[in-house]
Amino acid sequence: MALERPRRADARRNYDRIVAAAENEIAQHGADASLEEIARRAGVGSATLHRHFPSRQSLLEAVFHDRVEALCAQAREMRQSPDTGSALTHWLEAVAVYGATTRGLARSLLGGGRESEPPPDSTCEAMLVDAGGELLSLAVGAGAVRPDVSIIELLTLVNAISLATESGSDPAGEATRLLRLAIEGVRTTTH
Amino acid sequence: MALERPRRADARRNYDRIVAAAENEIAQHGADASLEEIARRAGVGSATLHRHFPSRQSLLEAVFHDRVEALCAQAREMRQSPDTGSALTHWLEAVAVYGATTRGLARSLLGGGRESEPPPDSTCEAMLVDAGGELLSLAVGAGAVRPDVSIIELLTLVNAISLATESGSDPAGEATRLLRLAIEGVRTTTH
DNA sequence: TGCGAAGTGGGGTGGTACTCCGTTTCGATG
DNA sequence: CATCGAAACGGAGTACCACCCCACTTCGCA
Repeated sequence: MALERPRRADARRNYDRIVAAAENEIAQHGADASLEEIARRAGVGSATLHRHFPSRQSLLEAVFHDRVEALCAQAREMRQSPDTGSALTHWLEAVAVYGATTRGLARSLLGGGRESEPPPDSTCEAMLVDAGGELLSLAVGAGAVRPDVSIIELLTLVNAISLATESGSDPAGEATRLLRLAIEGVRTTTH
Repeated sequence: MALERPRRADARRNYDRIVAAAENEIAQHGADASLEEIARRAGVGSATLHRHFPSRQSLLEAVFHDRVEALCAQAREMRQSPDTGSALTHWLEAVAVYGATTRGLARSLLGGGRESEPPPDSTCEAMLVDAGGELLSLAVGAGAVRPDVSIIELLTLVNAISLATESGSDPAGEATRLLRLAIEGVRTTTH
């Protein structure tokens, strides 16, 4: 969180252009769209792209930052809800649907999806962990959710579901269905 | 399932070499190991690799066929078990752990993980669907598992979990934990 | 043993990520 | 408003990849 000194105007402009182009390209071709093509569409040299975003992951973070922020805001609102269990599960559903329908988002959140990168520094993931953690502890406090569950686990599960359903015919529907299944449990409730 | 006429001896030999090399390379570098490098290690030209395996997916299928077959055999044995609910969940756990610890397997099963390919023709997935389907219907018949669940959903969930935990520090542990969570459910059982 | 078909692999094409470095542009300063 | 150093740029260069073409080699049947 070191405060960064102001960048030059042209740098800022190019940064924004790249993010905009990336948003388009990723929506069309998924999380591993061509960086070269993104730079081309943004009207900048490939070196400029790589200077602003040293890794693909950092570009993805920039592209999805706003949407993730919106999800976090939604979580903050939901803290008011009297039914903490539903608040948590509805929020998780929202995250799952967002991830399943926004191409590349799930891959971007899942530590890059791939192996490698010692410093993933996933800011987006951290934001969701913070926002969701609060909902979870409320739900656990109210006895609506098993106390031995961590928000990391839940988000991993949600992301896994998004990733798996992203390429299907009805991503939102499949994601919702799978998540509900996981939340309710597979086994019949033993009375 | 058209019966294929016998290939020449050298073709068979190269085929086997490629699969062996791919097994090594995928274990080291994951599901998107370099096909070029695999061909090199196998001592064949890249054209030969592409002739035997027209897509990356088909190579992955060949590499993992035996392991998947083993999982299916295990499912067949477990049909004898008196506790059909446990049989199903234990088998799903086995699949999850296998997928999480064998690099590339989850990606290979998840329709390629990526979009595209009209004819994925995922033989491995079909095998698991058959084998698991029987365990599921037994479990549903015994009332141990919710009747509104399909084996496709369960396997998708398992694969998603494998994929998400594959790159962590303790893939088998994380996969097992997440799967159990999904099977038991997140919410506290409402008495 | 000969010969045709099956199989091979080197080299070509076009794409990618990422870097080097000479050139351009900004913007603070006098 | 002119100057100038630092910041930023971008095209050309490197190294890798998937995939294809086609002249050549090898197999195995008769």
